[in-house]
Amino acid sequence: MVKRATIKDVAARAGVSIATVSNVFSGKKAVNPDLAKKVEEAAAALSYRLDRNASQLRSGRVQVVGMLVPNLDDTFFTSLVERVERLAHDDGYEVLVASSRDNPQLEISRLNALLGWRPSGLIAVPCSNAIPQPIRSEIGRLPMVLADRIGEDNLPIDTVTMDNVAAGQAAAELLIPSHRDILIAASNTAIRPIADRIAGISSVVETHYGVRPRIVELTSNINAGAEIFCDWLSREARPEGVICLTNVTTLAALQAFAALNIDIPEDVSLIGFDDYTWMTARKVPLSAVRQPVEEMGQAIWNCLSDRMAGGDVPTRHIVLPGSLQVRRSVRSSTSA
Amino acid sequence: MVKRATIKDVAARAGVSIATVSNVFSGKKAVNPDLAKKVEEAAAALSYRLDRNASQLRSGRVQVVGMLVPNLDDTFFTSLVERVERLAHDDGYEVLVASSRDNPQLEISRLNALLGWRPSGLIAVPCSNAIPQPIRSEIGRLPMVLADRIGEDNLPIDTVTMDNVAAGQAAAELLIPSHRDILIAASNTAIRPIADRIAGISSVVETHYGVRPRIVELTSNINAGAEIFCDWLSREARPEGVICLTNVTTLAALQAFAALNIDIPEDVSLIGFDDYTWMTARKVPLSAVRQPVEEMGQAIWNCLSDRMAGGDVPTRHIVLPGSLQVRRSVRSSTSA
DNA sequence: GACTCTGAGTTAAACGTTTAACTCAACGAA
DNA sequence: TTCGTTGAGTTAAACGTTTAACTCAGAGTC
Repeated sequence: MVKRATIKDVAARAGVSIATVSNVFSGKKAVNPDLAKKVEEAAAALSYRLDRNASQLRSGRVQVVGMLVPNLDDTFFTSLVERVERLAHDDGYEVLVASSRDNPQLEISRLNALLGWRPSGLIAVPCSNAIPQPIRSEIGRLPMVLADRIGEDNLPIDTVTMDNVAAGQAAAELLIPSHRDILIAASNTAIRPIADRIAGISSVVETHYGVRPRIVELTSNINAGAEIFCDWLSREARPEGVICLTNVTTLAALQAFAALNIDIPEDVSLIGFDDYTWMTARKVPLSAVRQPVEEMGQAIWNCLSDRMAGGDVPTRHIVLPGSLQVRRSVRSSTSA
Repeated sequence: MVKRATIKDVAARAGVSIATVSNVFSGKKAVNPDLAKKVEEAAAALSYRLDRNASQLRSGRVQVVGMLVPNLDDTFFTSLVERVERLAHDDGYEVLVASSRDNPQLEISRLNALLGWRPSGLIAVPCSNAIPQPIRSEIGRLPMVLADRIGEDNLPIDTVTMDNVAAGQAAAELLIPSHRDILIAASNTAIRPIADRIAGISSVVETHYGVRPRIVELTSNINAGAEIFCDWLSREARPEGVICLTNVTTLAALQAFAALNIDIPEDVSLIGFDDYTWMTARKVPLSAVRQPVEEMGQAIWNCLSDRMAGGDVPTRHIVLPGSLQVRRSVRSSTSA
């Protein structure tokens, strides 16, 4: 392991002061082109690379934002990371990603680790409805944006979410005309977006039929969910339509239907949440509520960079509409 | 924006020297419990947080590794990131993730950015067969592990890959008994893993039937691929079996088959690469070659931490076997 | 020719930690 | 009593940058 060249080594080799070397790289002050060339040659010869730690420590300017997500296995979150990373990078920022693995305790420690980098901004998708302590204590000190899983309303932090209630209503309204008995397949009914989707569906179903829809909880594990659902289907009356509130529940439901040889949409109609490419690569493409990931990423970055730019921006709570992708997994009203 | 508390502020408030504060947090030297408590209280009161930049700059110890992947939209890479992040974190390391977006030029700039953090190790999945310059120049200076897309053999860097040739052979052998005309649906035949899979399939097909299998290139975009494939199917004789070499090509092929009303496995058999959960959530679950992501992540981390631990470990080239998941998308020999 | 002004370079002081070297009191052993 | 020895604390010097303050030659002005 060879010792790394520092700015001093470069300065010595180029026969200039370290300040000049710094100026060559930062462009803060003009330097004579001949000298600059010498410096660059010296740097190349020593394969010098600026030390971010030293640079950030001294300058105080940190072109870094932290991003916390509940996990990196869910395409929704990774897409969000991808979008934000792209936008951030275009603006000259690095993104530090951390996953809380849906564990509130780990979430706190990951947040503390992120904050130790002294980032200039923080983006977080909390893993529960609660706002974790490290975020609480940074309110007003650090530019922050929360997304997706926001438990409280009227937080003094910018938020970006989908309108889950409306999305649930839209899904329900697609089924209503030709389906009476509607089932909701949920993952964890405790977390806010899921609860909101349920509320949206329920309100529509209730006004039309005067009863609340049935709900089955399929956990966050596909195989476990499929088993639970098979079991449920063997005990309960088969619904006419199912709305699956997450990617995982959709897959669990599909597995169960395949196992029990139940056809979509002939035997039962299905609507999923989140629109994945695999949903359209089937003989019967799946209807789904598409989350506006692209727009959410954009909104998150807009909020954050506005806030990082300083100025007294009032707190914003951005709510984006989902869009219902109507495909063939829902029986049309003619056959009702 | 309030100014952040430093170790000095904590020391002043607790009435001790900054060295003592440092010792309380690092545990390098014992301190009197009473004093320690005072320090902790002071730190809490000031909501002090250690500055990583300063700490790393001074100590030279950097519990950070960089990880470069071709993109964050492909579940294979994000799974790899997820596994590595988990293992790294358990060993007390932070992972810095960067995406090259399959762009060799961006790859270089992202690598330079990563290296500017002076990480203690680097993990990279190159976006092309070429080893990017920044990696080349770190050989022997920085612990590194390359994974998946390795163009050259016998590199003086640790590598972790799947045995793509064997995987291709296994897939071909599953089809051979009952399928004569086999088609390969590839994304980009230039990159090594794909080329190897093709080689594996071709060798088996050739020894059995004396001809090389046909190949169609479907790009890395699902919708474009589906269109190309529809077009291809309208011109060429329909194959008896298709082996799709990536997730994207599998989805493209499925879309095309759905559009043309071609049934699996009645009209054509299909084998995919990478085993995703959606593949089993269908009436006809898909056969696929499963990449050992979990084991690859583990192998990557093992290699890297061995190398970071120092010592003259000889260069290792770890090749892990894929596993063929046989499901119903392949017509059995009885119907041949 | 004396003057300011500018531009390009240097010097040296930070930034917030860690840590080697030091101090000093308390304790035993001889 | 004397003399290490130990343990717990302090002091101050780094780490590799950035940057305010400075120097100094050369150009422009009157």
